[in-house]
Amino acid sequence: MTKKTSLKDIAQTVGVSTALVSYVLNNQKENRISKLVAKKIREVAEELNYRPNQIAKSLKTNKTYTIGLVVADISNPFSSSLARIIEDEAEKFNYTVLFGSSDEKPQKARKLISALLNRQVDGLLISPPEGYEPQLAELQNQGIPFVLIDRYFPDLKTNYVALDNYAAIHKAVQHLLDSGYERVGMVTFHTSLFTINERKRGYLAALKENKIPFRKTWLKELPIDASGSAIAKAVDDLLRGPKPVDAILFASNTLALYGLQQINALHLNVPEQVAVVSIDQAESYNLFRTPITYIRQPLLEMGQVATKILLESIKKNNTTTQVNLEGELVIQDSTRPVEIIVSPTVPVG
Amino acid sequence: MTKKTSLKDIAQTVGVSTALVSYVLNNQKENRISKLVAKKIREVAEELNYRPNQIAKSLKTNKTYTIGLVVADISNPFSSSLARIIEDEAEKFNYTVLFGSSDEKPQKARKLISALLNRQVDGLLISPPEGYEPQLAELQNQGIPFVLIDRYFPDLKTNYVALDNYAAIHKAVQHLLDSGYERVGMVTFHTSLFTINERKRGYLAALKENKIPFRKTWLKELPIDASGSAIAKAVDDLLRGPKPVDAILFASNTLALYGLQQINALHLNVPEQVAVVSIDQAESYNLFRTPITYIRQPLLEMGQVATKILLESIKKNNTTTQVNLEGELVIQDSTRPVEIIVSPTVPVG
DNA sequence: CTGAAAGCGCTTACAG
DNA sequence: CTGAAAGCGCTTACAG
Repeated sequence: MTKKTSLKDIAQTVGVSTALVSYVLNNQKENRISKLVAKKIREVAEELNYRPNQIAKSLKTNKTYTIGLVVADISNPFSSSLARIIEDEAEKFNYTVLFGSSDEKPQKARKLISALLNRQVDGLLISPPEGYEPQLAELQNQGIPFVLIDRYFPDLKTNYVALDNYAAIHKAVQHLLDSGYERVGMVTFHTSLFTINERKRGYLAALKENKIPFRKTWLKELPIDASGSAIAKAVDDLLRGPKPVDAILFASNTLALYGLQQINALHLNVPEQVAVVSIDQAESYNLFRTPITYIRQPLLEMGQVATKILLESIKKNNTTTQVNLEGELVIQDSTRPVEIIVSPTVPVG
Repeated sequence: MTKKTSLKDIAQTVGVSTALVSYVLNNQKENRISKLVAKKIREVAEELNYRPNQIAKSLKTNKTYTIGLVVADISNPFSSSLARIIEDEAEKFNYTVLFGSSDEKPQKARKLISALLNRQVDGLLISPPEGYEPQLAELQNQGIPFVLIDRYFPDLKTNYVALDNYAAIHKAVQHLLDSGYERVGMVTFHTSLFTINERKRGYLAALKENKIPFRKTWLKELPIDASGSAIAKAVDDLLRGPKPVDAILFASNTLALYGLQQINALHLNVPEQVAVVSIDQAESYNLFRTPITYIRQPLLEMGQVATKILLESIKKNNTTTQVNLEGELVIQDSTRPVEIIVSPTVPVG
């Protein structure tokens, strides 16, 4: 390995102090430095293929220009899409991002964040697991800048950017009812996460306002790490029996993915036999024979706004910014109104 | 912000030197340090909520325990799945990963890698864009440990882990021909990337060995950043005209995703009207009405092996390891043999 | 216009 | 068993 060249090396070959080299390469005090020396310094730096050691710089300046991103699972499209947006936004400000997956486990998130903080990240973007309030409060006490993303805790006064889940789901259910569906089921997670419970609340409220008596068999609440077969089973339960639901609302992309597979397996036509709405968009929905109505999460805005708030907060950490974004209901064929269905056996292909 | 506690703080409150504190907290020279002092030091460290400053440590030891991951696009499921595997593998050795997306652009990759190197990553995992040989050679000259992943350059003696693309595609085409399909088309990318061209070579070789005269209208080569509609158009071309293909091989998950959408749009039945094979698996394929035959990329092995080679190479950078992994052909309904199709109008749902 | 010097928070030979 | 000291590669008041 060719030895890395340092400021000192440049200083020595040019015959000046490291201070001067530092000033020149950081474009500081430009007016006070002789153009000739500056030119020479830049030339030598180029020649020796100088790379500033960001680690040394960080030690001195207490800034790493690195942010930590904690998601549930980077391999989930929701997380990776967000990661990409955050990467691009951070890059605009010369920030780089370290990431990690919590797998919805507070212990893992804790360990991860600890590793990120040891590396002196300037701040964190966190999609926290259930029950993570205490650690977040701790981060606040330590004055560490962070922004929650997608999820937040109403009792904690933190920065966050999330979907207005209540309104989004309410709108979706209202749309189903307006379209003539009467027995709307929901597949969601059983968790204490506010975000997820807001979805349930929106669902129940919409039913109530429309004077539809809710039946508890319509609501399937699964563990947050539910397997594909558990999800399939829940969908199966909703669709069998004497009084099956005529519409299903999926509370996440994973639920929809496995749910739709089960609907495929049952050879049911959408929306003739069951209407479908999902939260989150996924490219994969396009492969389903009927285009799926979904609540579009404003991922671009979510990632960009969260990154901006974080970078602001890193500069001067004194305000709290909370943003609830509106979800757009993208209406497609999977919720076609009941009335205009011409025949119950519309060709499928 | 409560001031961070340093080794010095601990040393002062305990009344010892920072050297001693460092030894104790790093479990060094254990036999030479009095148990009492060691205990006291640990207690105070705990009490003051000490976090080692990894930046300072790195400056001294020249190790950051961070690796850089450069993919084409972190939001692509192929990349994000790999990222997750690498994250998990790296974590076992207390490494954290910084990532970035190159968007298939050498300039962007270069800038990214430069940023990662300035942060003193211990090594790099790179899925390089087309034409990246010169920069890789440069990295080698500088003695920077790296491993190429998914893609490599045959003329460059570097570490790499990739699929044996030739063999995998050859196997897939042979399977199609064995199943009775005779006019096998391929949708791939037009690029100088060896990996991609190996796929084309496997396709052409399999046709030749089976004495099938290749027609150039069967092969669609798209720009690597082709839009969904360009992909749809290519599929359309293959399937229209007097002599359409009866099977299509998609050379990537993105191509398959848009290609299948177009097949949906054309209301064609798979495999009755056109058989389909794809490289890469994607959860989304499950939403297609016919389960898709695909070449399973050994992602787990790819990510794990690449990470291991990199960590080895970081320890002592003196050997070159090149690994070609075998792809498994997962045969599903989309390539059902022509002979056993009972009726041309099998029900679809 | 330029340099000597201190210091960021650690590690690690070296001396005792 | 323990400490004083040098040094990793930078930045930045301060002095001239």
